[in-house]
This record gives sequence, C-alpha cells and structure tokens, in this order.
Amino acid sequence: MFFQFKEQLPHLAKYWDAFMAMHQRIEVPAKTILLAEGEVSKQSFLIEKGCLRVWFNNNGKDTTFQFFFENEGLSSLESFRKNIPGMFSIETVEPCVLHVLQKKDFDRMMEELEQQPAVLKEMINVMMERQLHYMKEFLSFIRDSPQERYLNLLMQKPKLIQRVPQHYIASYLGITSVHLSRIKNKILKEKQV
Amino acid sequence: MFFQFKEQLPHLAKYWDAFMAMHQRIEVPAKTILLAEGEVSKQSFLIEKGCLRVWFNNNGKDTTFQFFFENEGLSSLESFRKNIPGMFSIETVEPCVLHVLQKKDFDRMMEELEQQPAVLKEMINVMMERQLHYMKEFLSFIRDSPQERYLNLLMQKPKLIQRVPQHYIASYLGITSVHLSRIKNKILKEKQV
DNA sequence: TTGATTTGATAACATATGTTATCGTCCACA
DNA sequence: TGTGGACGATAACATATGTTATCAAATCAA
Repeated sequence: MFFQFKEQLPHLAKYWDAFMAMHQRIEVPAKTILLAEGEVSKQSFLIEKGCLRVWFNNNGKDTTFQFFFENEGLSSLESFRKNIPGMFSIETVEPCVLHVLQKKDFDRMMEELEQQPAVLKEMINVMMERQLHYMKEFLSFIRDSPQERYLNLLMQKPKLIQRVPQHYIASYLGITSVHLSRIKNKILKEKQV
Repeated sequence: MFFQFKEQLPHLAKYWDAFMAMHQRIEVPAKTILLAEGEVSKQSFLIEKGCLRVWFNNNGKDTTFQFFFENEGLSSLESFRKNIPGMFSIETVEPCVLHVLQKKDFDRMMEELEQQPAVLKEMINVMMERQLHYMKEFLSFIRDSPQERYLNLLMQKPKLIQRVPQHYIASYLGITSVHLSRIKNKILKEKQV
C-alpha cells in the first residue's frame, strides 16, 4: 500500500486506515490538470498508479518543478495549508489512479491528530525529511552541472527517465530539451570510448 | 532580541527565556570555523551580531550554501538532529557575537516541549516555513538566470551584498566571481542607459 | 608605516548552453 | 487506416559562463 514508513512512524500508522477511508478513488487520463496555478488548493492526492508533475508558467515557458510516482502523496503545500493561491499546477503525465482528499476532511482529521504529541512528533520528522529533500535539490543545483544532475537522476530515478517525456525532464534540470539531447549524446559517445 | 515571531508563536515564546538561558555567549573573530564539514554537530547557534556562512568543499572549491545574520539561528540540521556527520562547514564571515547551545541541553529541553501539543504545532509551522524557504531557493535556480538571482538578492537582502565578499556570493549564486563581476558591470551599464 | 593578503575588475580565450529551424519517428484517435 | 500532433535528434548560429592570468585598490597584520 501507499504508506511506506509504517515501521518508523507507528503513531501515524494507526490512523492510516481512517485517513485512507476519507479519500475518494478516481481514474484520470494523461495530461489532466488536477490543480491550476493561481487557484487555492482544496485537495491533496495519493498516487496508486501513474505519474504526476508539478509545474509553473515561467514567462510562457512550461517549467517542471517536481515529479511524483506510485505510493507518493502531494499537494500544493503552501496553498493547501494556508488557503492562498498556489504557485504551481498539478498535472498527470500518464493515465493515473489517484486517491483524493478534500481539505475540509484533512482539517477535521488534523483537529484530532494535533491533540497527540506522539503523532505530532512523527509529523515533525516527516517535515524534516521533506525539508532535507528540498535542501538537497537546492544543493545539487549549486554544486552540479546539468550533465551531473542528469547522471544523478539516471542513477537515483531511472524509472523517471524512462517514463517522463524529455522536455519535462529538461525543464526540471533547468536546461532546454535541445541541451538535454546533446548531453545524452555526449554521454553515449563517452561510453563508447 | 533574537526571537522575531513571539506574536505568531505564543507557546514557543513562553520557553524563550529558558531556551536563551541554556546558551553560552561567545565572541569570535572573522573566519573562525565553528563546525567543520564531516564532523558531527553538537551545537546550534544564535547570532547576536555578525554574519555566518554555511559552505562545503566541492572538489577543492569553496562553495557557499547559505548565509545567516543578526537574529537568526542555525545548526547543521541533519547532523544536529540525527547525530551523523554533517555535509557543511559553518564559518564566521565577520567578527561575531554568538550564543551557543549544546545538543545535550537542546535534547533535554525537547523532552519537555514534546509533551505539549500546542508547542509541537508551532514547531511544525516553523518547519513548514523552512521547507518553503528551501523550496523557493530551489525554484529560483530552475526559474531564474544568475543575473536575475543577483538582482533578487539585491532587492531582498541588500545588506548581504554589502557585507559579504563577492566570491562567497558568487558561489552561492552558482557562478564564478568573474561572472558575477561581469553581471554587476552589465547592470551598471544598463542603468546608465 | 610597510609589506603581504584579500578583494574586485578586466581581458582573452575556451566551453557550455540557448534559440530557432528542420527532419524523422511514433502513436493516439477520428 | 490515415493523419496530425507529440516527441526526440540534430545543425547553425548567438549568447552565457568558465578559466586563467594580470592589475589595482582595499584591508590587515607586523
């Protein structure tokens, strides 16, 4: 099932079934926009099958910010938590099977959860891991060249490379699809030598 | 004093004096290394006066990851919380007046704080803001050119530009100091037109 | 004060990356 | 079963950025 960390997060795990029961299961085709940039997010998503991307309009250019796959969950965090317009669109890359949670249900559950220190403590750990994730993404941009970032992606998330169209990956790496194509070609030649 | 958010975080604020009392006040000259990359972090810092930078050795190149100024606090988060070797060095840029907290004292205080849901809830908010901070830094690297990032810095943190040597800023922006010099020159010329 | 170190600017050249355009392939779908 | 669009490769050219070296000014230490 979705929740990968039941062992490390025993208190959160107790609520998992109730949490899941609040979700609605939906099937959506590829290229479906689940949340449009500038809207206030009222839903969060869990992915049973398929792939989503989070992107934004950057002066007319479609720029991907993050990808999500099976057994991962997401929302437009700032928008969802603060009820403000979000900076990103959320869109399916492949046909997907999703579980959708309405914010009002999330808030109702939070009212109960936030009474319990043990649960909150685990939520802090989850948030710390997310913070470290973005910190490391940021770090990688300062430290690595586009070619290195592509090679990292190839090592760490080979499925992403296979399943996601190249121009989405390119914008995620901060480069153009032309340049990504060149990088792939260069890597190929280096392998052959 | 240090704690800027007393109004938004009333429960945390109640513990502020006790928290501060655990710190030791120290004065250190510029270019003092407070924590070396690869060490396990046993201390966190609050800055009364001066400026720190967090950096790492990137194949022999000194690369700055983040700056901190008056009224800000920091630690090598992952190392401090998980007792593992840190990825970063922490170093003073200017002569500083700091308040140092030992991890064992931090842990002792946490034992009390983590009993209290209201406090934990505020800590979750603090962590969410930090997560958003790194998310936005990451976003800016995908979205903006080095020149745009420099202009953003100039708008949002003019003091940083004034106080920090240019080669530190350059590596923080992900470019060389030569290129940053060119960018400054270009901006100057554009202004004159 | 003087000498050494740090800092910043700049030039010349090399490499990386973007832009635009063209072409071939593949695939969803009418 | 065509067929238009999505996808990816590539070329040619323009621009951005890195590398190395040199010089001047500012700063720091003896």
